[in-house]
Amino acid sequence: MSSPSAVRHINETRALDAIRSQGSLSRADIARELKVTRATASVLVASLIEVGMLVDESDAASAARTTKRTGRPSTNVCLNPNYAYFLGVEVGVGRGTVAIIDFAGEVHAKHEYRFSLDQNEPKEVAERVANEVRAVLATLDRRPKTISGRISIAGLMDLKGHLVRSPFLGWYDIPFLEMMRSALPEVELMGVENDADAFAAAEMQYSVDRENENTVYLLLDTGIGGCAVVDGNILRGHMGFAGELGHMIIGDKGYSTSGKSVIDGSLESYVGRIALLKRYSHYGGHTEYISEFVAALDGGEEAATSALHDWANHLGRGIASIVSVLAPEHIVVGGALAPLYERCDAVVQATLASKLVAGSHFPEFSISNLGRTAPAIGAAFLVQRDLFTYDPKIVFGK
Amino acid sequence: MSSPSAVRHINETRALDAIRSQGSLSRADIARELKVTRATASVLVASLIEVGMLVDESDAASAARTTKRTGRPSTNVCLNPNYAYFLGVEVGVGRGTVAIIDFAGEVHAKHEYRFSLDQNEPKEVAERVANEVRAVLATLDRRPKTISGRISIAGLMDLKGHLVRSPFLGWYDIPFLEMMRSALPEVELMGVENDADAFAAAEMQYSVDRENENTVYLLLDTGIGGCAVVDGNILRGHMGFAGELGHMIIGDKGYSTSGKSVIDGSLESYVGRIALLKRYSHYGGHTEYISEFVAALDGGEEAATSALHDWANHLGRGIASIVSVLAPEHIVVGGALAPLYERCDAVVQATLASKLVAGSHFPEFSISNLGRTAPAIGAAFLVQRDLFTYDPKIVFGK
DNA sequence: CTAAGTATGTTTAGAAAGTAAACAGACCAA
DNA sequence: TTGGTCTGTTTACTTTCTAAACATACTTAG
Repeated sequence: MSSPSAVRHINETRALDAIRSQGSLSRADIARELKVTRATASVLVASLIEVGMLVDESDAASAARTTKRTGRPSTNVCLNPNYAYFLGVEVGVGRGTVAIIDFAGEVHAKHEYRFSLDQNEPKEVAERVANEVRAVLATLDRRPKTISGRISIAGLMDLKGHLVRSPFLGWYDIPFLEMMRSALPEVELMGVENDADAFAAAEMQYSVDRENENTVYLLLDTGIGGCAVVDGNILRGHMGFAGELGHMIIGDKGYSTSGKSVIDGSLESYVGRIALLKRYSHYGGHTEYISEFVAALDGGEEAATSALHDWANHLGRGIASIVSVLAPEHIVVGGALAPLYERCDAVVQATLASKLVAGSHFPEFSISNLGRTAPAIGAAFLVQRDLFTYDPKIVFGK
Repeated sequence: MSSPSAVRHINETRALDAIRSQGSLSRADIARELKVTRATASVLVASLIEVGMLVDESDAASAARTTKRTGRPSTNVCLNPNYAYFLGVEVGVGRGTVAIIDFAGEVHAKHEYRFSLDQNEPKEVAERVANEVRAVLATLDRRPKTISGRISIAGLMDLKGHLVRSPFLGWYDIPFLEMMRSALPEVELMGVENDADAFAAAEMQYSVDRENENTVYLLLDTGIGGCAVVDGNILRGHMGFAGELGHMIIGDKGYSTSGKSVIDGSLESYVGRIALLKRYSHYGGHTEYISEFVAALDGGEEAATSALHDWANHLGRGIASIVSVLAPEHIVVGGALAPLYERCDAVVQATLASKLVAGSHFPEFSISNLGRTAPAIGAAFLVQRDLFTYDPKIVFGK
């Protein structure tokens, strides 16, 4: 396959993506957007309506948009929400989330559940997850013929979706995607994704106003996860192993070292959940819950304040390395420890400023306000996004 | 511009690139490579011969390749070396290099020269560089009508080629590309490039055997420069500021701190040229030249050995961060300090291994054996490469 | 030394996708 | 009511590719 049809495929994909990001467009809009003639845009739209991906917009909405403008009013088309549904699944430690979105990106279901850490065997977890998914699917009003999905786990995956390690689940070298496929054959599972990448996908979706070409997403929790979008692409690296921001070396010792999975001196050994709580003990406090720590903090407790100050300093150092290497325009902070960041952003940014060479671009920070289901929703969006993207390497062979 | 002609442009570019990387191909080879019919390949070749980019290969070479094969022998085509020449210019501290390659990538001239640091004003340097370039151009046997070039400097550029800072030259906020364009109007200067990126381009060119999709190029000198190729793209980041690997924070203090340009605790403050020599003094040695340090090392001097050991340890820590964030498959070490790395690679790699989470991919190391003109040659190749690459974003508008 | 085999390169007819320009439709405004 | 303006469709034509047959040139086997 090569030429005229390749162009057609590219233009259909571009048209779909334009409509996705703008919500609803007329044929003339599409022509302008893609820089083709209106004739071509009409043909593209006709064939996309034919396969069911697009629908003519309801008269009301169309009329509302079009009034009070000179010239013949346009009849817009928009994505057909019912063309397909997408499933996102997040597997966490002792808990999981499920989300379902439609073809147009509307969220139809969010669900969170917990499971005992006793039944932590991958196979058992896969069965449990499959059952939760089925329960969620059963609540849908309508169920389109095609449902495809994606799984997100806190851990390191290779590019084929094989789980190399997930220290906090205690899983190593698990073909989790295969397990899920057998446990849930009714859904076409497209792959596995790092939870930070999935989180980033959700954040990107809901920040269309922001320029996302160069953004680092930090997922602060037990582990320090990261997803770096550089020049518009998620940083994947050899075998997909890139983006382990928590493993950067920023000092000698760190506060926490749980052996093989957390390296002495790594960012995670200074600012991971366990490190924070250990540091808190060091100053005389004690808790196992971030919520309690935050309460102590807000109560003005000195031990908590000191621990937070150290945490902020080390986070600032880590972010300095991130900025030097990746030059993000924005940094988005999420995860269970994000509330800490809110309470010490000035310290983090002061440390960062002191560790950057003059003239570097200082990134803008924002805090995620998506809830715990963000990774599941993001995983679903990643499936959706595949239909709106073409890979030149595939389209033109080689 | 959109369709049939877009495909044509893409296919011509792909054909050129295939011929560039294989040296010489028949029309049938091109057809197989691009997955088009032989008819199409013939037409592509004909039009590329028409504009002068390709030529039928000399009968001798073609005959040699073709003998002893069943079927009609092919007549190969290859790049026409005389179609265009490309100029690469590197501006260093007190010295500079110039290189010229032809359309096929053959190096026609290499030249190195020095200039007094007294006349370090950007304008003066630009004039001097232009004169050196003219001298080199005069030595060429033939001079094609089109010569385009690129400049490489140790410093931070924005994407438009404006020099933001070059601490070691003492230049800040200089429109150096414009200056060079006025000083050297007879060459079409396409842009400015970081010296590490240019070095990387040269290394990529001469390592066709190696997989270069995920490689980090380390340029160890006064500054620690880096060029990271991730998933096949040079990491550029917001405004092109990414890849400042020497500015990563790996510890508290460092050995050298020359104020605003070298940050306390950065990789450069531990393993830059100045840091190394300071550390050498700390152990009782003294020199200002790397060559002397290496001599001391090879003579078994204890102070040098200790300094090198510290250097290796910190380099290993820095590389650990690089591996965690970027997951390179290969690391190529170059620059004036590369001879040190050769003498302590075991220590560097042991430190690296101790700072990586189990299961990470351990990169393969190699040492650059291109000489001092590598950045200039690389800059020239970057100009050449533009003619063999198409950008989907440009071809399909938007 | 001829005949069969095999791969290259070219020719021809036809399909697919786009453009340009004219036309028909629908609404606003004077 | 009439002209202006923008949308969407139709028509004629261009460009590029494919498929399949053909012409070409060299090897090999009888």
